Amino acid sequence: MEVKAREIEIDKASMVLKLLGDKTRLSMVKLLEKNDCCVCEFVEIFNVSQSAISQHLRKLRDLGLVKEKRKGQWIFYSLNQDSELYDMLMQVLSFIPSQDERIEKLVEQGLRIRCE
Amino acid sequence: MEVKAREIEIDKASMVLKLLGDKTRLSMVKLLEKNDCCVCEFVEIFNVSQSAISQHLRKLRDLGLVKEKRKGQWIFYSLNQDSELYDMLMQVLSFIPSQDERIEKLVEQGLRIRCE
DNA sequence: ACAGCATATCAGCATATGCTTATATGTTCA
DNA sequence: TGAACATATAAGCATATGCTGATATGCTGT
Repeated sequence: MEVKAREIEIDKASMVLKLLGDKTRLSMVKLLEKNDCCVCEFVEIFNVSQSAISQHLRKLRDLGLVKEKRKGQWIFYSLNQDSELYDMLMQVLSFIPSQDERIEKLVEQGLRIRCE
Repeated sequence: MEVKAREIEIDKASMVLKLLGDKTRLSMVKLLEKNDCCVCEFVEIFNVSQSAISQHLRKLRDLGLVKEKRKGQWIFYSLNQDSELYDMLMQVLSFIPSQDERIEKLVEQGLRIRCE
């Protein structure tokens, strides 16, 4: 039951795609493509509760797409480059427009992001 | 509000990914990558009702990922190469293992596919 | 026109999903 | 240690999703 290096079992692939099929999560990983982010940043950017963000991140983490690193009080999330899914993720993200304006908008509104 | 040629609005991208996030649909489009298929073939291959297959195909068609062509009694589906989503779809499919054994298995079992 | 097959649609149901609020856990700093 | 903040988890709810069975529509060949 060998699988070519690039290929991913269809069960796992469909799980990844389902996770990325949520607009909030897709934006989150697109943001993570360029910058590590902590939970509170996501909470500011997307207009949902901290709990909702935390649940999204858990799903992404459970599948190995992202990893966390605690820095004192904060937990920073980043893409998991060691994941067998990383190549596929990057390919998908290459089709997604940058979401950086979301951050910039916050800055403009003076709702500057902390966690530094 | 311009978008680079390759890029896809995030709303639309997340819709595509959500559709591909279903194992049955993902297998279906992977099969369509190599061969056009009619509904009854999918019904044989996946162990679900004709109604379920029809509903999957409608979702794929509504988003423009596949197109249909009637040939007499049958309706053959194929990937829609004119879709703005085609490149992304092909990239995703490149990570998915061939599903052709599903067809071969049918042939072996003597449950040969008709529609010719 | 009608029987038979292929496909689409409708209605209803069970489960999955995403969200909120409330609460628990973990960290910092006075 | 305790207050304040960051994050995770639990419980509950509303909506979305995928399936089935029943029925409608469309085509073919007699």
